[in-house]
Amino acid sequence: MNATAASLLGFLHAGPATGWDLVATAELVIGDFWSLTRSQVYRELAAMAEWGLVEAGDVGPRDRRPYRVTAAGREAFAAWLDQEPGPEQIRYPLLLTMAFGQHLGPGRLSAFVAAHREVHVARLARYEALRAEAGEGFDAYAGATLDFGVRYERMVLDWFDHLADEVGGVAGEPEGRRV
Amino acid sequence: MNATAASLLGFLHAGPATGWDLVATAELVIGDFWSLTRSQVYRELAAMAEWGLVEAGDVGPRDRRPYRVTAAGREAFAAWLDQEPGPEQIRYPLLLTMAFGQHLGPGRLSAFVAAHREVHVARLARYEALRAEAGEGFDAYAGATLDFGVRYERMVLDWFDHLADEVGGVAGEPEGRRV
DNA sequence: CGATAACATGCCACAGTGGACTGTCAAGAG
DNA sequence: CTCTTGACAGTCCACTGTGGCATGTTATCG
Repeated sequence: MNATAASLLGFLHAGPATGWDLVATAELVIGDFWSLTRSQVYRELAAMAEWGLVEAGDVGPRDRRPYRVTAAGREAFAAWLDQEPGPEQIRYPLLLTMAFGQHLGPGRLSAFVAAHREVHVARLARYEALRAEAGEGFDAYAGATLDFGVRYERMVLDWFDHLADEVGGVAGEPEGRRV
Repeated sequence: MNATAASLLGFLHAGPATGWDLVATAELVIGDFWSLTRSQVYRELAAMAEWGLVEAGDVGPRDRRPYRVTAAGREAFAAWLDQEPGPEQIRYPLLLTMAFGQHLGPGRLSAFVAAHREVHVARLARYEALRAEAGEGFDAYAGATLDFGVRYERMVLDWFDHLADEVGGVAGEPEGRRV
């Protein structure tokens, strides 16, 4: 059983949901460190239905097809969750581009870095708004994963700020310029 | 053209190489932020040969089949490199497990965190050894990507150290205990 | 009433992963 | 000097993951 399928099972513990609902929930709850696509969600749902881990209900309006966990599904989820989680995977195209920087025209890297910087500034702001809004209002688990996000974004921004000129750093930026 | 194929093209600029060589090079140079597998390397090489971006030489001992870039390949690489790199992707199973922490038995999270901590400590040590060993000895581009690695590992370790007890933090750890 | 946007699923080609399998050569143990 | 072992080199396959296209449905608003 793969992690994506297991996550869907996990979300279904909170009650029946359709593929569409699950995509939305996953996007919201684990989307910042686990990606999934509509295609795969429907594929996994169908597979898990065959395996007896979930059961499809009757189709509602707009072809809504609700799924609910079975007892076997709960068991499978618990077994999956209890396993040691594997190592993280990072794929950062910007670092690829940078690694081949010697083949790149002047100024290109700076432009790329600047564009990425904007993205990360926005993400950090979103995370911090979330944290402020929620306060102590949500569980420690969600708080911990959010904290990871905040630290990650700050780290990336910090890295940008300390980049040498030749590799796309913005010359002459002193300290404390975080937007 | 996908990033993995483009990277192979990039490495081939330094001279002909076999699929095996390319895997080793990639592992070394971009392996810390871009993953690839033998299977895919051979697949891309074959595809690029059909597209005329690389040319296969005669097979040597042990079926070694060297490839070299063509003019079209250099052009394609330059065009790829000049494009804006996409956003990074992070998939961190430990965060998934943590997000579902409420369904997990007591102590499990701490064990998982401890195991991951060891991995990151080791990686940080490796990076810093690399940096010390190389000194100013390698180009700014490799230095910048390595710096990203160092900052990332430090960030993760820091996050571990500030984790609350309920989410797998080690109780009573004060400040500055980094191995 | 009609346009538009959000809802909901299915399908497909391609990209990426990991393990199993086959065979080749070099080097050291016995 | 042979024989075992391990590094080298490539192939194949099933599964996982991505992104776009296609198709149809319902709500909303001017």
